[in-house]
Amino acid sequence: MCCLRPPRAAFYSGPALKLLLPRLSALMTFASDLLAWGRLHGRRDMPWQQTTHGALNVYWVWVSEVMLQQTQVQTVHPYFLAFIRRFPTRRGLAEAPLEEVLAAWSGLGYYRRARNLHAAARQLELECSQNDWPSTRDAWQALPGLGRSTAAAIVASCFNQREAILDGNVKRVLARQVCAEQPWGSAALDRFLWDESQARLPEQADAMPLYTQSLMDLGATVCLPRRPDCGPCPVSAHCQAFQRKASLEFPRPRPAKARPVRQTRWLVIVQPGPRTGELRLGLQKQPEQGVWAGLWSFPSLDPSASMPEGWAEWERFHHDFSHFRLAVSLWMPKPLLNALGQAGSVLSAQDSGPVAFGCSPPTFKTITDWLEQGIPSPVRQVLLRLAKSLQT
DNA sequence: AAGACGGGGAC
DNA sequence: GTCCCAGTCTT
Repeated sequence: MCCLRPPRAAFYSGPALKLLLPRLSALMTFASDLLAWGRLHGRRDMPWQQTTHGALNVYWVWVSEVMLQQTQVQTVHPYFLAFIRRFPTRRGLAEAPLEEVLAAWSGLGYYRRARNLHAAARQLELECSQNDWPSTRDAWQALPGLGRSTAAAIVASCFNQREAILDGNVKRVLARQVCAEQPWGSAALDRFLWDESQARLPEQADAMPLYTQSLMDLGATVCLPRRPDCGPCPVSAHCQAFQRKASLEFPRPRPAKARPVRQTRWLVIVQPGPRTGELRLGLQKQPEQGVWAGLWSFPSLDPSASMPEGWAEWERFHHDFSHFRLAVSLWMPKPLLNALGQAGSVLSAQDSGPVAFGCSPPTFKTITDWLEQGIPSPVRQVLLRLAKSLQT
């Protein structure tokens, strides 16, 4: 923030100067105003922000940045603590089976992130010497699961690189700053705002960690999607949307699309366990491609097919995805249905009998054991409801 | 350029 | 209940 002084008017005059000069000074004070705010109000108590001898833990920053893709801080927090407890180092993560990484990710969603994180850890163990990390955005961006924004956040935070970020929070902040008219999700908006983000970086590279963190914090705590808190905002003086009293009008939404409903039928199939009173439940591993790839879910049937005698519906619920709604009808053998809620009667639950299963035979485990595996949220919730009914 | 990919929170 | 949120990879 040092050398850019206004050129002398004697040498520059005319309309170009009058347009350019306010723009330059506004961009410069954006960074310094944001930094001043960040020193006072930035988040500093996150576990992945802890430093030793003033240095961030690159492994922690990397894991947290991947978890924070599409996911809020408060959701990530407990997952992060459990994850680094289970996989304290990059080497430990690289050497772990994918199954255990998915289990640690279970419930967090977007499971491709866990697969990519695991693959990237293995790649780094092969390509880097121990405790060595890439320090350029390009090198990070070449790893699976890291795009431009996440790679930039890591090298700006850990290596003082002057690389711009553009995550959802930053897009919203900048779209309001300049009243961007391009709709959300358009390539045109991204092109425009990447340039804005790069142009606003502080001159001093050693300000990059605080600047980057402050920019993300501003979007997460002040420049909120539906309730922007412009009073304490440190950059409202530069904000064109605020000046127009139109903060809520930006960013421009993208046209909505209809969301189809997919029906499915899930089957609760049980076996008596080896020990008396133990009940084991059958789940199938999902294919490696598609929703919940590689995770465990209930055997499913096309809901248009008729169910054999002896089965009954226990409950219906739905689970929303961004691009469709999954409507689930949950069936179980009638003896099991009758046993639910009656203490001590579980022993009478019979084998499920012959049912044709699509791809692979189910695997049987107790509910307690299944809860330790990689299972999506709705499956976890069904298991918890089943366990509760069996206890009463 | 558009779609696939989860789950949690605001309303 | 419904809508909103918003990174990377694939097609």
